[in-house]
Amino acid sequence: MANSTREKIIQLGDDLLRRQGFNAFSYADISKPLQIKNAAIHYHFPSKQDLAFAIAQWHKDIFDRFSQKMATKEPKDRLKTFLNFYHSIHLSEKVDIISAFATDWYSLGPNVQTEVQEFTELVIEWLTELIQEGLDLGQFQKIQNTRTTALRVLSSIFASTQLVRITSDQDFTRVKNSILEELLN
Amino acid sequence: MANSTREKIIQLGDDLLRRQGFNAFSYADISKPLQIKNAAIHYHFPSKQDLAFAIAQWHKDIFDRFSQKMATKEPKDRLKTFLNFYHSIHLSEKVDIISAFATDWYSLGPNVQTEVQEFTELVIEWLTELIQEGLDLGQFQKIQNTRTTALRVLSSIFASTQLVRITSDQDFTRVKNSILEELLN
DNA sequence: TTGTAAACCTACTAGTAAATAAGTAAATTA
DNA sequence: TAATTTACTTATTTACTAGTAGGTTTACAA
Repeated sequence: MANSTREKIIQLGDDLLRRQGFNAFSYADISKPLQIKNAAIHYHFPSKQDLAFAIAQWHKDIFDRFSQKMATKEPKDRLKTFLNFYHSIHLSEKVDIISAFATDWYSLGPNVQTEVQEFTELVIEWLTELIQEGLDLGQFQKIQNTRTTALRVLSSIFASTQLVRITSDQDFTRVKNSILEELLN
Repeated sequence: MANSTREKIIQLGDDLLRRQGFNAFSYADISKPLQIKNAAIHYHFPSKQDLAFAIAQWHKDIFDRFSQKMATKEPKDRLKTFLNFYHSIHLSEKVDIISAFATDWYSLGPNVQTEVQEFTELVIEWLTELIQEGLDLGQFQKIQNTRTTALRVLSSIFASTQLVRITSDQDFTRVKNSILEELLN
């Protein structure tokens, strides 16, 4: 099941979506590497929107498992793991799934948009809780408002995966460290 | 000259690029509203890459004029104007030109990429100087490193124009105010 | 062993993409 | 005024796009 064709299509679709954008890849870009035919993708995902929906859903599942696994760790380490996760995104020349969907927002059907909104809110809430806990435990410095800080952490880090495509690699590390320094005592 | 067909194509192209993405609009989306033929666009811009190049160049020109006009104003006001500029981008349901190009980065030819890199460096340097001046004048609070701060301001604000497509309008104002509060004394 | 459903493939369609060739009207220059 | 250039249009072309109809193989269940 883990390496089923369906799963492979989602993973490669996700890869292409985040590397090139939703409108920049075609079914041929998926079928060729997987050595299947165009119609095989349509069997699993009748329309491209269905594929986008499945990708969004997939990320929700992954994030659910991630946050469960992180639940026992302390805020400081959770934040570091989160930022390292984005570092690996940057290294693989992709962008984060939220910004990938955001730029192609008006190409997405309403049900895909809803799914992406739910995922994004999941991440923001997870970050907000993390920051609140860090404050309560005295691990983080006092900041303005937890959701605002969560938004700024998320914005800064996911924008960096985009920005460093244009500027340089070291700019990513700069921003990453800056986020940590700003929050940590 | 200001309202020449060439100029109109660039402006509408910029609009579509930042609203839908480079691969999401076609020459028909430009030719129909302007009531010209497909081939008329190809006359001015033989390939879509040439149009992308012209759009990037156009933004460099605009930013040059903008920074010249701002040169006499004090850092605090320059920052506010900059953030308000992004607010208007957000309100017009577009994203900033840097993030628009960044997401479609691998669809761009090398000469377009170079042009975008030059423009981005222009903005970062302008922001870096602004922050340094603000520090010298005692208008801004002490921060880590001027370029890093510039990167974080730029990242936060341009990511917000994307993020609020997914979440809510008020999240943009939150981030905008947070940037100001962080820097200002 | 037969029936059935899942997971494909073959072959195709209709539509759209960027791009081009050749022609034209109007303005500009020699 | 003749020649040339600018700014287009008309009419195609080539290549690809998502999507579909119908056939085939394989596995598993009755």
